Amino acid sequence: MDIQSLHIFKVVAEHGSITKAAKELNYAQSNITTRMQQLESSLQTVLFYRHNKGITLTTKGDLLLTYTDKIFRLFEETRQVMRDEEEPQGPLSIGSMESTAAVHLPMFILRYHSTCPKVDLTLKTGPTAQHIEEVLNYKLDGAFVSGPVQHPNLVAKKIFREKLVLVSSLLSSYPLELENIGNLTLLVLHKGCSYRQKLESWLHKEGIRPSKVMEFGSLDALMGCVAAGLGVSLLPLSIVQKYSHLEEITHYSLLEEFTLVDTFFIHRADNTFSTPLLKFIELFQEEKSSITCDEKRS
DNA sequence: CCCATGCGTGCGTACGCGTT
DNA sequence: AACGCGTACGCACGCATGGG
Repeated sequence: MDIQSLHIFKVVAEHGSITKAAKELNYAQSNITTRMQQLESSLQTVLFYRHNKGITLTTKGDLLLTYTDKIFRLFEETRQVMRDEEEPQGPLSIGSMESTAAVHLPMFILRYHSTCPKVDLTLKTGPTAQHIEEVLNYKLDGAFVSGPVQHPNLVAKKIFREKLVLVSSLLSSYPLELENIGNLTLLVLHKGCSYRQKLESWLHKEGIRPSKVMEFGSLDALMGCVAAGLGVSLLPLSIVQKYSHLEEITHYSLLEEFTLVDTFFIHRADNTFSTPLLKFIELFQEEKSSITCDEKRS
């Protein structure tokens, strides 16, 4: 097993084909076949199911692919650290909840980009559970998630606490009262969204079964439908304020137990920071302290 | 169309030997 | 001891071909 064989393995696994991998890498197909046989032999395991439409990874192959991702990421990080750069550069993948990305991150990302123009930053929005998994699997460098987060392989820093409010429209056919909620359509983001979970636990506690639930992939679409009077949702107050131009929107406070939500920034605890991630954390901490000062002032 | 196998070719490395 | 040269070997690679 050597780094070149692992690279070839990664390409074969990604293409699901030895022939396609050979074309991609500019090698003869037979060469790739031999290299993969040697890799299997050196690891004393079978990495592929061979069939007439290509190859499929075995469980061990799948496992090796996970390790390969880790090895190459570590390899890249090592190269960057060894280069001893003053200016961070290279890829940085950050995950974020939809709402955090929409409200809290745009200005910070602008600042990060102007400070570290050579970093290739990717911001991926999605639910907390998915982001935790992706940070652990080295697919993301860090993520903004809804807390609390407790995992031995993760470091989680509390970033801010938000208040959730029930959002409705003045155009809604039912006045927003507890006894009416069951008649209203619940507008929610995808499964795994922490605000949705809070809303569902609150409804469960109140013994309310919503008549209909509609899922949305984006905040814009969800807020548009809330404004049109389609239904109600539970969202951070900051989001509602961001959409204050939608004049029909109105919001209501719930019991504190269901309305306070903490956002954490998580990264792996294995101390293999890339320079771009270190700078990201450093800048965000500066940003956070300035936000805190502003909040204290106001 | 895919992967596996056999075979020939070229390159890099290790080693031995002679020369300086 | 250091250096240069020739040779043998291992390895990576591609071509041709066969089987599924």
